[in-house]
Amino acid sequence: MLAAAQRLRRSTDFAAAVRGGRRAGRGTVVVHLLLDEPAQASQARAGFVVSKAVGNAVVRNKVRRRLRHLVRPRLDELPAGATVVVRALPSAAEASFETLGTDLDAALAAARRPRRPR
RNA sequence: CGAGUUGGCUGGGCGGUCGCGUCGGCGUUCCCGUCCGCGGGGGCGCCGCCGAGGAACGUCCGGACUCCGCAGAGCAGGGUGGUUGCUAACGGCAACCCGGGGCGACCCGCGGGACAGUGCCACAGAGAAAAGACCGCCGGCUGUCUUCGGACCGCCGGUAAGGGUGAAACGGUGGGGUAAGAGCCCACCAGCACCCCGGGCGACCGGGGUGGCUAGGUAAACCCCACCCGGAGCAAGGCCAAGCAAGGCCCGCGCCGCCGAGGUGGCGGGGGCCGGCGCAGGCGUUCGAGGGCUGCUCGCCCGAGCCUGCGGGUAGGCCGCACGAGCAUGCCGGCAACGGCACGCCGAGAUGGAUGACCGCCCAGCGGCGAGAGAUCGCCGCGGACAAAAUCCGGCGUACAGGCCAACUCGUCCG
Repeated sequence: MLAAAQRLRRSTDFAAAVRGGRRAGRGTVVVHLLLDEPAQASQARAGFVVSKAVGNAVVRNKVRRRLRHLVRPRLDELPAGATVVVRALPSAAEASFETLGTDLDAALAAARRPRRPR
């Protein structure tokens, strides 16, 4: 789980990450990663978006809690000041814990890899 | 033992490794204040307590609470509908009444009024409300045929006993009566209206009498009667900070959900309204602009500022916010719902939203294989229903894998 300081608490933070960050999708999740957050942010923070399309309240809670446990160790590997928004897709409701983990790793790696000029 | 009815309880357990939130304690650090004793606030670490449901759900009904409004009257609108109770209140609950179903335990009922008025009653049928002659029955007349008894065609009239249609055809049975028939008359029965007696707080029940012989259904059709109802909602509302930026509320339409109807909610888009600021224009201060009585009218009150257009805001923090129509036990009153008294307990409080994630074992359950006459045993695999607080209570409605308990009914067997 994540402590309060490691979570996104404002809708403006979500908007900044989703609009300004780099996006990468893998099967069950979509990751928005914003690296160049200006100063004063001590450590990396994460937020989650689980819409009603995923399922009812019980299913949404389960998906969000699984994603939090998966994101926690990976947050330390990100640079300070980074902002991550993980959005769950409807298929996340049926996915296993392992599938969610591999999809999250793949999406995070794709988002961190700078886009090469062709 | 089998079949069933009703009510209640429960809603997996244990362990390991990582974690989260509120509160309390200790330590540490930073900021502010200081009468230098310390006080207040924030961060981090450790320890401890507690941490989703019977439906937390849908948000349908009723309240508490908050703000707005509150001289009064009337109208409109909405809701409820057997009776008596219970309750803060209810459209809820209990008991009873009436009607219907079941051998029975018991279950079901949106259960005021159809002689206040209006409307509607599809299809079928001749005719659907104080109706109706299609066939039939009966009488008369003309004509044809005749075995002289009568038969048939047509027209006029009588007739609601019979046939046929329908969910429903204007009481039923028997007798008298008649050309044939008919409550036309009579007896009994059913039903209706009124009166009397008895029982019940009451809905109503039991008995008797009189009357006219008969009255259809539908009120979640309009309507009538009785009773109830100000409006908006915790994003209520209060305080603080920031401050012109993506605000809030209401009403239709479309889609979706619950759904018989009615009603209600969510999302998207459209329209309208509200409050603070700036600019421009206009109106007005006893010759009264404008506003309030949250839909309208009368009437009343306030009143020096107000109206229109354009530009155009704020969802950060704290409080509200958890001791309450509270829960458990016992006793008493009551058929019961429920009430009273005594004693004990404190049981979530998030805000991009905590209450968990992963793994192992066990207990229910299901399936397969093997052993056994069978009860059963062993192994393997699958695998925990429906669904999560958001101001708080009381209900209703809906979803739900299973498991357990009690009372009662019917049937069979034994004593």
